[in-house]
Amino acid sequence: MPSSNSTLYQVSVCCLFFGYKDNELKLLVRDADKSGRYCFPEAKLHGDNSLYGTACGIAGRLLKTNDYYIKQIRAGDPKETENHEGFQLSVTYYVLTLCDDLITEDDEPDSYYWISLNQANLSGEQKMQVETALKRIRRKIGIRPIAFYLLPKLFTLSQLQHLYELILNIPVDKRNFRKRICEMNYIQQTELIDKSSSKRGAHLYAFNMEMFRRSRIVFKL
Amino acid sequence: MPSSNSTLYQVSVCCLFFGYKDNELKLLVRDADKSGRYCFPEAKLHGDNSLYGTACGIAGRLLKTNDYYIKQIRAGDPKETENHEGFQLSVTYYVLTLCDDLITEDDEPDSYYWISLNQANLSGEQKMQVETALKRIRRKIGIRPIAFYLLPKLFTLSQLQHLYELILNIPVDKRNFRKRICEMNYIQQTELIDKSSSKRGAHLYAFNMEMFRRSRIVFKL
DNA sequence: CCAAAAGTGTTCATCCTACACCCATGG
DNA sequence: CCATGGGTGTAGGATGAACACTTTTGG
Repeated sequence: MPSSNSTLYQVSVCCLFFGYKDNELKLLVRDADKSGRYCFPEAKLHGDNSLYGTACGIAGRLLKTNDYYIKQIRAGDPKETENHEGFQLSVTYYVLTLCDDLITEDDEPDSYYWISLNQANLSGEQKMQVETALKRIRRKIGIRPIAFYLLPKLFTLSQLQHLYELILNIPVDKRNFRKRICEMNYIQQTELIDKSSSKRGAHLYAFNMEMFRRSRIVFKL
Repeated sequence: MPSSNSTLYQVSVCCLFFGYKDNELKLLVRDADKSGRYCFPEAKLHGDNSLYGTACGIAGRLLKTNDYYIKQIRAGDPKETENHEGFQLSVTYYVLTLCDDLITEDDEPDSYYWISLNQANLSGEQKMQVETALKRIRRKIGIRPIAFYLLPKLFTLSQLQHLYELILNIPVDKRNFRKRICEMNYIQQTELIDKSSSKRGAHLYAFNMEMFRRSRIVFKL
């Protein structure tokens, strides 16, 4: 039995924001006070606010859209606070959303921005956090329709496929991929054509969440 | 921006111990101080002890064996402490282990005991915690060899099958189940026969962790 | 006219499922 | 001798993987 009164902790909620742009995965950071290190968005937990609510608060303060997917990863191990006067505990979430749509805090000098995941110069611990989040995302993206949070409402199947290839880090067969999509009636082809990435133009598709909820066809990609 | 200094929290680690006996899933509880409610084992987090270490400490104080599987589920939402003087946060783990092998704390009156999961009279919140843990276990039991933590070192294939049926809550085809097991060379038939549950007797099998680690054959049941 | 991305079906192999009967033995 | 759980194989269907060519059009 450990003696002593229990330790009291500051609790912070930390969010790893993932976006997708220019055929790359992006991460939302700001510069740390000192050298070329990054910080992830975080907030202190207050009173009996929920963790989820606190995490959504972070997202709300940074993103213009409130169309994002947010999920707790886990509680991390306690650390001493910077001033060595106590301990803190951090609970990490990941967020999937569109890359643009940042609220520019013109008054705040050290504001957040998107960096591409590959060339991110992260600390060892940050790398681990991101890798853990990516593992979860990889597992889930094949069985739940969460990829659509990373894409605009209208997207081409090539975009969707590239996103899968990027996250899973394996090539995906175009024909099999499209075949599977055709079976899911909640991924709907529109009449609109996107000509920004090819001369011929590609159909734009939309994911219909209401139809997905009602559908008996399981999501699998 | 919320003003005020950040709130300080007591942090406790809570473990849901799952066991398997008499063809039932069991849960480790003790009686709450008051009426017929149960408590789950928990411990306060101290200093910069790790969450995992603290959870293992709980297991070590309760179980004779240190052969168990332990995994964080998530951090729960903060609550006011009972004396209303502050807030606390709880991080939940689940533990898979053998049902017997409890350390009897003869001095402690309110010690822990196994109840069967079905007839457990849990509070709504506890039910949710247990259901969340079971979801994780269900997902994982088919792709990672964690079921063996719930069985003795030597077990019959019928025992293993019943355990799967119990956790997944669906019937399992005996022949297909055994076929899959035969393919996994790290689940080894021994020469020993268990005659406790049939007149003919059933072969006892053992899961070989070292062989599993080296094997290229993926676990899938 | 050609480069570049969009779009489209079939075949084969593999995996999964369903299914029923004999065996060994303690009582 | 019989009730009880232990143990075994096959055939058909479903699923998933591999694969190459035609279309469109802006430049």
